[in-house]
Amino acid sequence: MYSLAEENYLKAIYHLEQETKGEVSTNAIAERMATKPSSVTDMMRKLADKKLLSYKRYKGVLLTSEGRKTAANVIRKHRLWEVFLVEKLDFHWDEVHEIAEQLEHVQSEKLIAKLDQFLGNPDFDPHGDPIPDQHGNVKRTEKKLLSELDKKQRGVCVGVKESSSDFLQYLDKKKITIGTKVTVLGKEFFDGSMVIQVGRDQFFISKKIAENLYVQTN
Amino acid sequence: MYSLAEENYLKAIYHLEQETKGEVSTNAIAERMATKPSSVTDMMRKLADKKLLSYKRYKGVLLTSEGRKTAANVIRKHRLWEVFLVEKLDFHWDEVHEIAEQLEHVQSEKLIAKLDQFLGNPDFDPHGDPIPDQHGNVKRTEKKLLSELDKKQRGVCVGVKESSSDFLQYLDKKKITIGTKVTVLGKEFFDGSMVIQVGRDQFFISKKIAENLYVQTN
DNA sequence: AAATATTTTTAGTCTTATCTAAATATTAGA
DNA sequence: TCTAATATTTAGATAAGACTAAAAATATTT
Ligand SMILES: [Mn+2]
Ligand SMILES: [Mn+2]
Ligand SMILES: [Mn+2]
Ligand SMILES: [Mn+2]
Repeated sequence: MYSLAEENYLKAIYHLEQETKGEVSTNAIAERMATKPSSVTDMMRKLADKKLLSYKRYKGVLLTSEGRKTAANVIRKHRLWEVFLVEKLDFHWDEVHEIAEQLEHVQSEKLIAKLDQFLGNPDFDPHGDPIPDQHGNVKRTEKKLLSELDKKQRGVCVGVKESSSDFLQYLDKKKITIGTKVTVLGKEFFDGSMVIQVGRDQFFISKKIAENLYVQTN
Repeated sequence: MYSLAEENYLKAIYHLEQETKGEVSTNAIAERMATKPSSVTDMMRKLADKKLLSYKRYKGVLLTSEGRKTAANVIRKHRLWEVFLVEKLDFHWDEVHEIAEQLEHVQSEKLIAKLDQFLGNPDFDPHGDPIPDQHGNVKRTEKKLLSELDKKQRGVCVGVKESSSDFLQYLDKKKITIGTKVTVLGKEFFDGSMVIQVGRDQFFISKKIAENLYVQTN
C-alpha cells in the first residue's frame, strides 16, 4: 500500500502531533527522522497529494484521518511485534525496538489479526505503550511521570517515556519493570532528585530518571 | 547488509543453479524475477563487484561461496517464517509464501536463532522443503516425483514441487498432505496419468499432479 | 520598522533499481 | 560457412528518496 519511507514519515508525524498538539513543522520532522528539511518538504508534497495529510507551504502539516489511521496501524504492528519478541521469543525489552522497526512494515492484515490473537490481544507493549486497535483507536490511560509525585506518594510503574537501551538496563539493575510498586520517600526541590522505595530497597534517583518513568496512582 | 533486491536476485540464482546444475543465464534470471534481461545484467555487475558471484559477459553467472551462503540464509529465514505462520499462527500452507517473502528480509541474526529455537529447530518447511542450517548447509534427502513410481509402488508424500495456491488446495481436497501414504494402482503410459490410493479413497490424477508431488519410497 | 536570524522551500545532483530501444555476441540452420 | 534467430549487453530515460547550496518566507531583535 504505502512505501516504507512513507510509513515512517507518517509514524513520526503522528507522534510529533501528539507532542506538539498542533501543526508539525518541517524541521521537527527532519530532526525526528534524522534527515534534511529539504527531503521532508518533498515528502510532505507527496503525502499531501495522497491525502494523508494537509500541507500549506511554511505552515507545517496535520494528518488527515486517513493518515492518522495509517500511522496508528503501523504503530499497532510495531507494538504487537514487540510483544511477540518479548513474550514468545524471550527477548529482553531493551533489544526489541530495532527489530520491530523492520517487522512493522510487513503487509498483511490477516497476519496482524492472527498475531494479535496468538498474543492474547494485548493492550500494551513491553514498554507500557498502548496498542491501537484495528481502527486506530488508542485507549488512553491515566498516568503521570514519577517526577510529578510528592513525598509519601505511591505509584505503580506502567511505562517508560524513553526506551533507550541504557535507560532500560538501568531499570533492570534497580529491579524496576512494568507493574513494579514505587514509593517516594524523599524529594529534593533543588534538583528534582528523589529517594524511592522499590520492594525492600531504598535508593536515590536523579530527576532525569523520574521524568522518564510513568506511574499510575489510584 | 544486502538490499532487498540483491537478496532476491541471490535467492533466484541459488534456485536456478540447482535446477540447471551449472551457469545461470541472464534470461533465466530475468524470467524468474519477472524483470528484464537488461536489468539483470546491471545487477550481475553489481553482485560480481561485491564478490557474491562470478560473471563473465555472455557466459552466465555462478554464485561464490559467500553468495551461496547469503542466499541459503535468506531461504532459511523464508522457510522458518513459513513454519511459524503455519504452526503457531494457524495459517494454511497455501497462504504463507507471500508473507514469508516479506519476512525473509528482516535483518537480525538473533531473531532467527530465537525463532528457530521457538519452533523446535524444524528441518522442513510446511511444503516439505529443507531448512538450511546457520552455515547454509542443506541436508538433502532421497525423494522422487510421484510420476517416477510404477504400478503397485508405494510412497510417502514428503513435499511439493510447485506450491501454488491452486495446487495446494487441490491436494487438500484429495486429503493429501506431507506424510500421507500414496499407492499407485494404475499408470497410463500414453499420458502419464495415474490411479492412486490415498487412505481408503481411490482416484485418478493427471501427469501434471504426479510431477509436482515428491514422495519417499523406503 | 529595519535588520538579523531562523525556517522552509527551490533548484539541481546523486544512487538504486527499473525500463525501452538499439547494438553486439552467440548459437543454430541451411 | 554464411545467414538467421536468439541471447545478452549497452545507451539513455525514469521514479523514489535522499543530499547540498542558494533563494525566499517568516520570526525575532534592536
Ligand atoms: Mn519500539
Ligand atoms: Mn515499545
Ligand atoms: Mn515459500
Ligand atoms: Mn515453502
